[in-house]
Amino acid sequence: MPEGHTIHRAADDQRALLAGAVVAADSPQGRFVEGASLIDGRELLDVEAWGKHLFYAFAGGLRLHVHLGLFGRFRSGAGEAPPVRGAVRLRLRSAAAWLTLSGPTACEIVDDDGQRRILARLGPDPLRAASRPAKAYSRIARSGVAIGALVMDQSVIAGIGNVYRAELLFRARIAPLRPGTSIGEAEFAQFWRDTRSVMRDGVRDRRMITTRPADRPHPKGAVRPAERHYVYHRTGRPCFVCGTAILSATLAARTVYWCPVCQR
DNA sequence: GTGGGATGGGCAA
DNA sequence: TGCCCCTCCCACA
Repeated sequence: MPEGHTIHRAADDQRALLAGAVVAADSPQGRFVEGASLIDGRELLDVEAWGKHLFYAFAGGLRLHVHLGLFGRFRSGAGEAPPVRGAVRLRLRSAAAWLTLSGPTACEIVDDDGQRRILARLGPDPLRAASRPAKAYSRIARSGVAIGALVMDQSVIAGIGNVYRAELLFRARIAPLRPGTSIGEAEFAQFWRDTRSVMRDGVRDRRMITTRPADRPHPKGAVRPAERHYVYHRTGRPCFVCGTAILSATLAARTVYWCPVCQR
């Protein structure tokens, strides 16, 4: 589920697994043979996440940029790498661990300038401690575009995808079609705080649970799959808070979900 | 077994 | 706005 939390989690996991090790790199699928040969046999120094983008720093100043897109997927583990499963674009193997990447939108070697160009297109990332929400708010406050489109625009806020968009706007009680200009500064500050908190939970738990226990029909015990989200994929079902049927529509080329009573 | 949809985003038009 | 990339998984037959 590659929204920002998945990517940050992957960076943390992969750093723990492979940083500091010399890695063998290859491309079993054959579509990244040249790139893999450039990093093959080098030490992996660090793995870092910015929004939905990953950067791998290798000894010698080489950098690998990965974006999973909708289909991309990592598999990893300790010990010897298992037989290749499916179309593996890139495989990294150290003496102690392995990592495979399949189906990414981007898997490329970039230089410092290339990395800068990518980062320049990204808004603040709620999962990075040094991010500056004021940059996001200044874009929102002077835009007539719907807030439901703005929060998913990676150049406004980096890391929010379609599930978090729907859920975070519900939690903030903000209707997705409101224009950016209608969002007050305090309202945005609260949205940003909640976003950080919810996404950090996502990194910690390795999944998105966006409902508050008190709002769930079954507040005790394990969270039932159908009660993980307030509105996402719940068109026509009753809102957990007010019972009104959840609505959906297309916004910024993706389906957005909301409660017409709770969200104003 | 098959088809459609999915958490994304770049690009042409 | 719509197409394409290109992978996995589920619902449905």
